[in-house]
Amino acid sequence: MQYERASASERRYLPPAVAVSVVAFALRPPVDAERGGDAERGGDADTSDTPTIWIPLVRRTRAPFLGDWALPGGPTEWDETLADTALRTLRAAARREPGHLEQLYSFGGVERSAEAQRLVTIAYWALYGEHQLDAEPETSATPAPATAQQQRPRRWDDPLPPAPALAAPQHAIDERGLAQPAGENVAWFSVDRLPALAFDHAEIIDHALSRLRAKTEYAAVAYRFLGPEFTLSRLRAVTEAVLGESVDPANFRRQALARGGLVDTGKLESGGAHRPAKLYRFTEPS
Amino acid sequence: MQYERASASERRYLPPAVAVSVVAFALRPPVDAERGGDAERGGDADTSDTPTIWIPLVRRTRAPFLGDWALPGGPTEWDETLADTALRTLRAAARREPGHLEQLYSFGGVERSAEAQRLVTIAYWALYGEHQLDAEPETSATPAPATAQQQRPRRWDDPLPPAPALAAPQHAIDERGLAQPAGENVAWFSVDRLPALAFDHAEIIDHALSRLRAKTEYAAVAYRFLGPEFTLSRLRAVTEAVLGESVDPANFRRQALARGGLVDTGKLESGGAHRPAKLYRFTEPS
DNA sequence: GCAAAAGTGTTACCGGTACACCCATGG
DNA sequence: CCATGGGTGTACCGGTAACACTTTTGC
Repeated sequence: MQYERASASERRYLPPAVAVSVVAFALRPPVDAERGGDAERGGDADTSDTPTIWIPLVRRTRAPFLGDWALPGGPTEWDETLADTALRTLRAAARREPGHLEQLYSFGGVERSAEAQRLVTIAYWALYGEHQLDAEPETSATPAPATAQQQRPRRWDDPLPPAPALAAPQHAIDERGLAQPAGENVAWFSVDRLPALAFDHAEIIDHALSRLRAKTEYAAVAYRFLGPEFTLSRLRAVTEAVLGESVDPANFRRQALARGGLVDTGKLESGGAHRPAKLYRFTEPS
Repeated sequence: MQYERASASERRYLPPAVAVSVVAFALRPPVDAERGGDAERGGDADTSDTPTIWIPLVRRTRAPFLGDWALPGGPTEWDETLADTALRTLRAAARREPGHLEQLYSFGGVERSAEAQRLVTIAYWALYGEHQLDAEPETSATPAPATAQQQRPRRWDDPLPPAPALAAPQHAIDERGLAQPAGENVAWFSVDRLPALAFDHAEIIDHALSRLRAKTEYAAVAYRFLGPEFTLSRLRAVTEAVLGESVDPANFRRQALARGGLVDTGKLESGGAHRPAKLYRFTEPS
């Protein structure tokens, strides 16, 4: 706060600033021509329509790294836990409540920031479920705009409303934590087509991605990308998108059910030109 | 530093202090009557002489938690990385260089400390190998004291020199980072017979223990408790001590060798009333 | 020779993978 | 009745656990 005036020689008398950065994953169907347009389609797993992983980034409006994109985040307030800070700054940037939040790692290198004050960053990663993305952005008290392209309840594989640039004044918080008008300064990016990133945020995103992949292999995490009820195919599609490889449907079914936590709701999802699929819920086994 | 004078009302104008705490594991043979003496012998795995896990703690000499024991640690200096701080404070407390250091988790709850200033702690965990424990304590420039009980080269299952209380002035650094005479204020404790702990350090130790156990199951970590050369039995004994369960020698041998990284030195370790065992080294596969 | 630990071999089992096969629905 | 995805059955394969067995030392 008042440390902006600090010269490099004063640096040793200042305690390090504590900030939080959040890598918030969400899933979108593969809409090419979203930003950066076309280019090679990943090259990842299969040619099918697996969704891709997206994260929100905030454009920096001041030096250093002016114009580059950075993770949502900011310094902790005196009465916040670290998780509180992560949630607050993520809400401010994406204007949505994440479905899961978990600490990732702390970065405390001496020369992380080009600024005078030393910066220690605790990184978090978060997940957005489809229901959180569907929900109207918070903050904007204006009721449902009901624009043409968003009439019926959004289905999982509908395109996501493009990182809403709304009329109502929103705010984002940049790395130094100074609130400022954002609006156009927040955008979602596919993790395999990221822009120039500020600080060591590329490294943090890599770290978060490998953690996400590791956890989907041994823990039940993928379901958090989905709404409260889902079919096993949807869950498998999410898993394939995260792991970047295709998974045998039959074996996935058995393993997912054997791992526990999945509850048959009794309901079915019809609509496709095929046998209707059972809908499942997830209950924490703890 | 100058934040000692901060009243609770000033708190919101202060940035949080950033400190590091270190859980440093070492192995000792099961010497009962070391501190707290006797009591029930664990009840863990088997009745054999598996070693036990010990950690160094520092007695607090000021409020809060005066008289309780705390993890080695202290605030980061302006020109230190977080790992630097962990190493420095651990050296100051245990006066030995650890063989492994890894970040554990960051604790940033609002009310962690009872003091005025908010405290964010980044926890690390470290491992001491037997060769690091054998080495003469650093800092003390006095050459080998060569007291009666320490003449021949120490073997792995010899009792460890009891948390040396030396003549030379040592220093430990308490949670607030103020250097002060320590000597008797550092002691090693068995993790299943810990004293009253300051702050949330009991929780941090639990966290570190489960991480240690998890890592020994899927990664090659146990060998770091040993010296540069070791037999597979010793490695197995370490693994059993960490996991708290006995392991089949035959299968352990095959799996350890299959995992890679172990190199046959060609040497043998004779001395027991049985067939001599091959000595192995470890090479990082990276 | 005997005890004790090093080291090898053998077998049963279990979880994961691959893939063939039926089921139910829309068109 | 055909295409499509939902859902089930099953054979195979590799890693692990269990344990019998041989080897080499000290006493």
